[in-house]
Amino acid sequence: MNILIIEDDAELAAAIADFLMLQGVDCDFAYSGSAGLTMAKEQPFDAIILDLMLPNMNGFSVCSTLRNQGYNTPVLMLTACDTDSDQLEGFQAGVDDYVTKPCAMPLLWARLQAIHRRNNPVSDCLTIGPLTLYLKEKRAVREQHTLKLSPTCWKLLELLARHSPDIICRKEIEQYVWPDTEVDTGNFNVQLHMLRKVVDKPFEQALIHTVTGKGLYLSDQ
Amino acid sequence: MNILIIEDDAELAAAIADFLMLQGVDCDFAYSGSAGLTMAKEQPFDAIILDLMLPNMNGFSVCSTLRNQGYNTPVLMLTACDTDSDQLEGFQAGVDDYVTKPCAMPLLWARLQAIHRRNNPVSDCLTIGPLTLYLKEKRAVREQHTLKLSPTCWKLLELLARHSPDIICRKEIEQYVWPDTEVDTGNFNVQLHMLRKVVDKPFEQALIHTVTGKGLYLSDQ
DNA sequence: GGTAAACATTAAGATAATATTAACCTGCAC
DNA sequence: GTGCAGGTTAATATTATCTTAATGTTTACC
Repeated sequence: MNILIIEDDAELAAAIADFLMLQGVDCDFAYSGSAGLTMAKEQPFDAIILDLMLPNMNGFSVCSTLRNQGYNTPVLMLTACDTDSDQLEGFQAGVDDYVTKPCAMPLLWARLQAIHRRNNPVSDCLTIGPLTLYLKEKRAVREQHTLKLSPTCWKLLELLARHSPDIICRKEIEQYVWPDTEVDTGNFNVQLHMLRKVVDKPFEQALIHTVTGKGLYLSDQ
Repeated sequence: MNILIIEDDAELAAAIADFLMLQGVDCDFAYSGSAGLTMAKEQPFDAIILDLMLPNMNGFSVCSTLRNQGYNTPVLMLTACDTDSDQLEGFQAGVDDYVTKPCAMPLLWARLQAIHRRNNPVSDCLTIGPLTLYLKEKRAVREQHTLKLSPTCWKLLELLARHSPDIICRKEIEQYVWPDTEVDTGNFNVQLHMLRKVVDKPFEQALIHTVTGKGLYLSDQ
């Protein structure tokens, strides 16, 4: 899980990040509204922690701009402004949760997980046409045949399946499958090829589709 | 939108329902934990408002039971118990939001909408007559056919669609589609032609129109 | 109608993105 | 150690997309 903290109080931002990092969360920072907006658009985050009072552009504007441009990244607004009308304005701008400072770290973390969970509901299996993924067992079945998938291929397939039938861009895939390393394009293509060899090659219909310049998607259409 | 209110205080339940009904929400009621659980499993709701202290079975048990059985209906916990550890227990049980009584109705409604919106993200799209652009997926559909568009063609189409049915001059288009380079007029025409081949050629009616000397527009008129 | 400018169409070459293949590491079970 | 599975690197093939250029057609205007 990687999140973006948009907060001009560097000390607070660091404190939040320290706590979240202990939970295994990657944190990126932006110290102004406009910088945060740019980062949020450039790179996919699992969630954004957003302050209200910010240099350049306030938190409400950041959020509503994102939403108007089609970005649905979950946003948790974290601010000292605690009136009902502030909160209402926040939800109007499209935030997912509104938390007032000061806030205990474990609570912030719980709420962050809650809005993230909404996007990635827990379910035991995913089905895309003739293909079924048993998530807990990390096992995929297509037309009675159990597919033999390496860990990397599994990650790739699971990501594609979770977003099916939407396109996912290569960058997003890279970040999910190789979170710690900068992956070589060639390697990416090799792993993709191996996945196709197992998932598509032995069968009639291809499920993994390429859209050049945009990304990949999984669908039986 | 229809929601289930699990709350043993009939008066409060009615007050909430009165407010929500004004917003066009259908409300069902359960006055005990076990009754609420049964109803939640029988019928799909858009969201559940759940009290903590309930006869038979407390709110945490109701929620965690639902989650364990694979029901992902959004749950908003509404309770007077406001300690951090209560809240944490709530999120542990799988609630989506935790609101403490008393709570202003507009705020409750805003939070209810927020968790509901997460489940039904507005797939932002633009429609021009028979043509629909799914902006996030960078996918265009006309009369059941998904159109195959190169990145450049997509940019062109998106721009035309955003301004539809207004005319955009060529200069403006050039600056948007080729922001970094000075584009050759010939190239411009070629890309435009390719776009037409995909968007208009296979169909009866042309949507992309030229106004000589002025520019281009997209419209089904 | 004739002319010039704007636009449309087509084909071919250049470039960039993706697919494929093979060879080579690395860590782990035996 | 040997063998094997998975992962990576590198080299090459293929395909998609972009650009250039050449030519045909329409439009506006005299």
